[in-house]
Amino acid sequence: MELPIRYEPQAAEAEIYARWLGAGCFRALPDDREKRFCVTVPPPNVTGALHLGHALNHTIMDALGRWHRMRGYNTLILPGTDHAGIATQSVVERQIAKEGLTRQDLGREAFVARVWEWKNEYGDRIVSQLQRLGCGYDWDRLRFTMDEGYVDAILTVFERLYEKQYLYLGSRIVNWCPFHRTAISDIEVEEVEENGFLYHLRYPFADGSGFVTVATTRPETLFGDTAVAVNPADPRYEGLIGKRLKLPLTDREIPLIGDDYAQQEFGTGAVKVTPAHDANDFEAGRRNDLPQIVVIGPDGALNENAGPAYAGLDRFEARKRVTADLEAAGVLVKTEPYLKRTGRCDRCKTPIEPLLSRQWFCKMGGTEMVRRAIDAAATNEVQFVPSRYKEMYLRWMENLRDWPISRQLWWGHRMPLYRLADSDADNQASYVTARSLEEAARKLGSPTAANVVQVDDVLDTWFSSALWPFATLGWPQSDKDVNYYYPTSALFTAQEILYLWVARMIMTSEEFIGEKPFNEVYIHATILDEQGRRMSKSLGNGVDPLDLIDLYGADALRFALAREAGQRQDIRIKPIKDGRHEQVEQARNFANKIWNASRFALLNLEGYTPPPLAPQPTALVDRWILSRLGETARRVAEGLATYNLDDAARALYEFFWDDFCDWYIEAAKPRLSSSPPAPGEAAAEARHVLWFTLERTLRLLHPIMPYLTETIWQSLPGVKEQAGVEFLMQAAYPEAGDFPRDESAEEEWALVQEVTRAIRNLQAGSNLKKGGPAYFTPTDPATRATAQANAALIEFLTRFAPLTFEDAPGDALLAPTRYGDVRLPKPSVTEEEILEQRSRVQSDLLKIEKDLSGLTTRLSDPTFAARAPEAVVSKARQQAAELTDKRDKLTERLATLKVG
RNA sequence: GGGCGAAUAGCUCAGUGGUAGAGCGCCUGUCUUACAAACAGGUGGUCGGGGGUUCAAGUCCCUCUUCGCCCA
Repeated sequence: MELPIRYEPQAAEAEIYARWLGAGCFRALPDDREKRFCVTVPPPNVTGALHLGHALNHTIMDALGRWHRMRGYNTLILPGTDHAGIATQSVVERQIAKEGLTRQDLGREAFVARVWEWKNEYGDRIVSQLQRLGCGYDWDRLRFTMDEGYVDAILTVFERLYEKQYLYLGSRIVNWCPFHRTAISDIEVEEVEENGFLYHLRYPFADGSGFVTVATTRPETLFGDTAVAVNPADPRYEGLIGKRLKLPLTDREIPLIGDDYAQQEFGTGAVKVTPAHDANDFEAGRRNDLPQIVVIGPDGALNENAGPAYAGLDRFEARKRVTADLEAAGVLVKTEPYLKRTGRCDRCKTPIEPLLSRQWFCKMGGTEMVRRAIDAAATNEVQFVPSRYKEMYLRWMENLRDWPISRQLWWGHRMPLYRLADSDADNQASYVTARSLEEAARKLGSPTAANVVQVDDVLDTWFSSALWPFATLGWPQSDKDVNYYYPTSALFTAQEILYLWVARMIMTSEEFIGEKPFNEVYIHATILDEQGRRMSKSLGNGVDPLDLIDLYGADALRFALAREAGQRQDIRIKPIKDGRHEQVEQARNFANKIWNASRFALLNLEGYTPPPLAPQPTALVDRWILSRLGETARRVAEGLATYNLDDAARALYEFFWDDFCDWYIEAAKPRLSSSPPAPGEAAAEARHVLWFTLERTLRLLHPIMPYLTETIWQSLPGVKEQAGVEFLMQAAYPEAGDFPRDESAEEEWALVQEVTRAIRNLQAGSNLKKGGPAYFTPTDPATRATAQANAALIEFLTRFAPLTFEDAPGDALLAPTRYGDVRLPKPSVTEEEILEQRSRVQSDLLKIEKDLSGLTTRLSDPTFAARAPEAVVSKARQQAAELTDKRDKLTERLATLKVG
């Protein structure tokens, strides 16, 4: 069999994936199994490309999916994509802009057709990227939030919420993004602190009796001012409330009002009130019955209410112009630097314009669905992992504001609301829900549909995502899959969408299915860059997971991520430097180690037919490795069951590299060797244990490193016959109980390891040539028996022979161990070498003295013996005795190391 | 401002109250017939600072500092 000396993932991955897919390994349908594992995969945007956050998310999901599948669970991992209203619309708008077109040029219908074209061509890019990562999802069920069935779910939900009067029309200040020209919700706004200015402006009294100075960060909004507010308790303005002020640059007059909202400590204590462009001012305006004047339009430019001199100017341009004009008019008293908070659109970073507009809202606070969504978490019916997120969730849920669900976009689910063209658009009574113009006409009592119009707005994308767990399972057309798979097992997601998405899924599921959507929510870590910053396009600090896959293979990336994926809040990933990536390279080295150990096994198992039963070995090292295998299976199961993939990955790494490669394979070599040929029985047992351990370890590793393990497994003899399946991914997952712990094997093997290490240490520290005799004086007969039984093995592992169980003659290097003294004879040669040995022994002694003095102090403290548990005390005593013994022997040895 | 997380070897990180570990890096050897992407050995740490609880604290409590994330 010819296998390359290095693992070449590129060659194997695509082929293996195609075979899994072709064999239908990822399909899942309801059956009679009680054990089920179902995950609805967080839908990436159709505009999206795989980033490291996805890679982590999907590594975890796929690993747990594969694990459950191998354990016999009916496992459905249900993928899909999200239409992503703003993002997708923006992409296509940019595309047509290159043709010199705007969406208005095309018109709604033609524009939406263009978006569909784009989606059909590019929208599944991320799907193939997930497949490269190895994700074993049921792609036949791939869902898109604008699929026919999914749309039905949305319409159904909308109608029912409307009937319940949860949806209402409101004229409110919303977060308006002038770039996208749509309203967005609070949680889609990013608050940042920025350097700005505080402008102090003089508003003169209409009667010429002086002025009031207001401080503002946004002078360009003054055209929308309808009052100036001061605190009624502010002595500076006593008796002035109620007077009229002249609004600069205009011929309007506004009142000076008293309202607690004005803070005395802030600036001059007087604040201009612009109800149509500030949420707080809006509330103040309501309290005081102030008019609302919109002066900035949807495009972010000043409108006709700002007067002919300013209308049409962009708001930031207008700020400069207004400031200059105010200065010229002597209104501007001073300008001071000011750190201000600005809301920016999450997606395009454009400063949000708080804008008074008519929007549709979904009622939150006080509703039954919110109460049930709170209860679900409070009672741990839905479990958050790590549990700290439960508190975050509850705090947010208990302070919910109503959710603005309308968006002024074209791409998305157009709201199923209709009214008569000549009705009052501001009056909710004018509207009905319907699925067609005709149905709407009927409901509106109109004989014809010709005078019926549909609301232009589309629904917030999160409105559709909120239905994900049940809409993807076929609700409302069919209950079959919902009945079988619901509630789903777990949701895997990122912290940033805990509110945006997770909370809303729990609400809608409680409302429409009457049940929680999932048993557990696992919030995985956020991927940060080397310096602990979020990865973002604008910073350019992102690392492309596909580059990492190209460099090192999907398994390496998966392992690298899994080994970091515990209960942490963030994971730092370094950049690729000079075509290398430190963290993934380590994982690749591990993959390569697995590859080469397997090569060794395959070379020794050519033509081998494994016996059908698990091995019952007699050789110490065989018994030991199976005991370790059991311990590893236990650690892996524990890690996977508790979302501690890092523990599982670590357990596998340590077992495979340290136990299996460094000790087991090495120790098995003599029995596998053909020259001199090992006795038939010993060789057979070695082969069996080698085959068995490797085969079971591949199963254990498979969820995290699916490609590599499947590739190797496919060439390992006898595996399909024994497992009764075509693919490793279908084989049964090993349980810890399959390989019970063998205490005596672990103890005895520890002796072999320690003696071996002692000999190696002496050799390495002394430049002694290998091959000479070694001496070991065991402390007791049992130790002697074990050591003698394994003498040949120790000789092989150390390349020192013979190993004799007596004192070394003459001058010898000494390594005291807890099992007895190890000696290597070394004729003292040069003065230099003796000095070297002396300094080595001295430094050993130094460390021993330090440890010993610590132990002695503890042991001499009477309260220690009195209060510490007996096991701890006796362990300390034993350690002290061992160290004393070691110290004495080394001191003695030191005395013999004399120069001259 | 509120909440949360992190601070351990040069770097990335483990570490159930019993006296600190891994990988990489660095140093010394080794082509030991699976693997130099490796093997054998070694160097390297007042566990962010200060208090406290305890026979015993990297680990539990308080406090401060720095960094970050989420929310307002």
